[in-house]
Amino acid sequence: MRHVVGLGEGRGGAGGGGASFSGFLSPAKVEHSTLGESPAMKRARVAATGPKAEFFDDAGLDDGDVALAGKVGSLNGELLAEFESLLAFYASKKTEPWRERQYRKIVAVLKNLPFRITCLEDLNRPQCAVLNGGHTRTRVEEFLRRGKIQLAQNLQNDPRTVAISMLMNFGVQGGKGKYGSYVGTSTAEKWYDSGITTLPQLQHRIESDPTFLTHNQRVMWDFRSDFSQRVPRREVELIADVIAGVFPSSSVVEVMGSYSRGAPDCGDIDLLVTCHGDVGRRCSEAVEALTKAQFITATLRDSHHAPGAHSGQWMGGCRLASLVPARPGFADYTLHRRLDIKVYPPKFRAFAQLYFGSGQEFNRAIRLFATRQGYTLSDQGLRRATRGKNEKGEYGTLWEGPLLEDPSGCNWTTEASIFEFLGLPFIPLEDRDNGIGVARLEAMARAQATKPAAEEDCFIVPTDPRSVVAAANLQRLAPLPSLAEGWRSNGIVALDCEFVGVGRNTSGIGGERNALARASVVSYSGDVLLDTFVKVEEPVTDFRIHVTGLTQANLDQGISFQEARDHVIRLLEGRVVVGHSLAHDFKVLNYHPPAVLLRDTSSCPHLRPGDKGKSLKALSEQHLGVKIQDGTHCSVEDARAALYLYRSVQDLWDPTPPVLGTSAKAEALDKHLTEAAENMAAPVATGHNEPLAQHFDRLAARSHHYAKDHYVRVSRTLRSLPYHLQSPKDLLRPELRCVGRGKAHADIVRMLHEGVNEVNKGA
DNA sequence: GGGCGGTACTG
DNA sequence: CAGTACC
DNA sequence: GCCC
Repeated sequence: MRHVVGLGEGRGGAGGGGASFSGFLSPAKVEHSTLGESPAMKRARVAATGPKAEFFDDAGLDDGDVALAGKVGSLNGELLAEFESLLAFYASKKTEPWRERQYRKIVAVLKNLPFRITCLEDLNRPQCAVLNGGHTRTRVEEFLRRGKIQLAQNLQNDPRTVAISMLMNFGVQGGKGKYGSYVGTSTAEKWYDSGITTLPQLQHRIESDPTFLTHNQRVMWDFRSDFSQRVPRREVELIADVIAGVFPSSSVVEVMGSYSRGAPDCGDIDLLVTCHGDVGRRCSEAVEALTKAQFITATLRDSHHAPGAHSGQWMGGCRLASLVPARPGFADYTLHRRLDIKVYPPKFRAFAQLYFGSGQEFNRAIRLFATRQGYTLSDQGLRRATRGKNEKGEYGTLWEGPLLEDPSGCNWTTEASIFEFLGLPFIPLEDRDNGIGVARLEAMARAQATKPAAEEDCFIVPTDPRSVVAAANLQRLAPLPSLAEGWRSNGIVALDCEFVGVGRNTSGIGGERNALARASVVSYSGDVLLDTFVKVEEPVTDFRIHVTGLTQANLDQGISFQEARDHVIRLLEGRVVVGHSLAHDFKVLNYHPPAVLLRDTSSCPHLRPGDKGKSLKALSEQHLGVKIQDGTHCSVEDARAALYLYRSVQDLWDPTPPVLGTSAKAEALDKHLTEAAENMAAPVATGHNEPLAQHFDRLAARSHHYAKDHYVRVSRTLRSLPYHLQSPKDLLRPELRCVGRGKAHADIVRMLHEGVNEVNKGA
């Protein structure tokens, strides 16, 4: 049930005009969103019940665990204390933020774990995943054996750590979470190194030097006592009503954060305001009115946005009792409270709800998930995006598309639509701050991860760059032979596409997703119907140049994906399509002809694979006696090879309709095969940058796993590059993006300067 | 080897 | 730009 | 720190 608290209700019988501060606007409505859910959310939640139940089974939760869920804190108290010491140590120095984050996750898990860890096997339960890595598992083992972790014992009384933690928290002993004092590790270290090590020293320094603290630090220092107190639900509601009073009546004010998850009290008040018009201006107007009324007692962050900004936001302190002359009922609410207000236009409401209603780790996890799928997700919508190293070597967003529309046409009105779009089950609010939601997202990510393809499985075949260039000169779209020639010449076509890698580039074949880079369609006679390069809108992270021969320049002269797809579909529609591993092509083309029209040479019962497997290369050699992918080669030749394979067994494989004519003459086939063999006989030009490539071959030989993959990728790329690398500036070319910015990059730079031999001598 | 969230303020 | 904050 |  949705509970809407109108403002009149909130005010009680104050009669007449209420407070002067709200005079210029009629009040917005407050939605206590947690107390209800939209029908769509409910649908999504119900729909998610199946997978969720399954997850819980996997998680190994039993009834006892569930019963304990309410009072878990102390179940692993001693172990928790050990890891808190480790966390405090790494949190006090800014050198290893990732290690710190990992410890933060470990501590969060131990705080919420509904059972006590008594043996190493407990770590295999899914909730303990963060405790079950290489390092942490050893620490837990030590704890189980000796009742303590030596490193933690050594660190927990480290005076520097203790002092820096104190400085970062202004000495506030808040048992929960961290106090947003605006003093981070850098400032605290600086203070510590300048001799401030105790609270009295800090206090003295602050009082004697009015410029010692920044504005925000001063606010948090002044209110440190009040702000560390919890806010009861009732007070949260009253504050929300006050805020609603200064927004237009068409606005919606929602209380987010822990209140929305039903907590009896909150650390601060998070309000999400949705309103039409200029959100920045609405926010400023509201803040102005509240300041004039003295309800706002401090400001930490204020967006005086340019008109048309995405969102308005304000952070600071407030106090109900400050309204007392006008609102006598507030007299008892004397404490100052931390208040965050964010104002969004309606189109961002669902994204803002997702952000504001979830915990930090959940937000990070779902945004990471979106990134892996080729999107970027924020509180301001969803876009296609690619992350990677830019040309300056900084890691970041390489490319970002426009805001995406909700495919259901509903303009992203619900959080459920976002989950659905990403292919995720709806994860309810209560699981977005307890580790369960994060674990589910990680499980989904693992299930969705693209498995690195073996070279043979890859539909990309070795290609000589020069043949690609030559093919580009072919007529892009030749006319179809007339229908009078019968179905064999116009009812059957062969397709082959080439792909480059986009997205992350850290494992397996380069790039985590495929993007169409070249599309070729040939007729039954082997004539080129379509052969074109295709622009890739995302930045290419790996050209797989040793396979595709493609460079950025090739793609730049291509046509758009839409255009290419339209051409391909026009040529394929209603015809039998021959190809090798067609599923790959159709997946990227997002086009799925009926299976009865497909003839895939990789799964033909009459083309038995021999010793060398069932790659196009192997089948061509075995059944056609033609060596392909050994010399000059391009996707036109691949399409032809598949086509001729099909034709060589056509009467066996495809004896029934849609057969309309007679079998092709053997001479015709021979002629084509001969021509194809001739075309394919030209030598491949390799050996560019050979010394550099060999350096990485050596590195690959003595590396393992992911490092090895990386070096192999670099080596192949260097060797297949159609130009010589001469200066480090050449490394900025898109084809060399897959080199990265780490050791491989550094080695190449050094070799260009000092020569390959010198570098190898050093190694 | 290399990534690990996205946004936006202050100073 | 670095530092810090919000979830 | 963990994970791909």
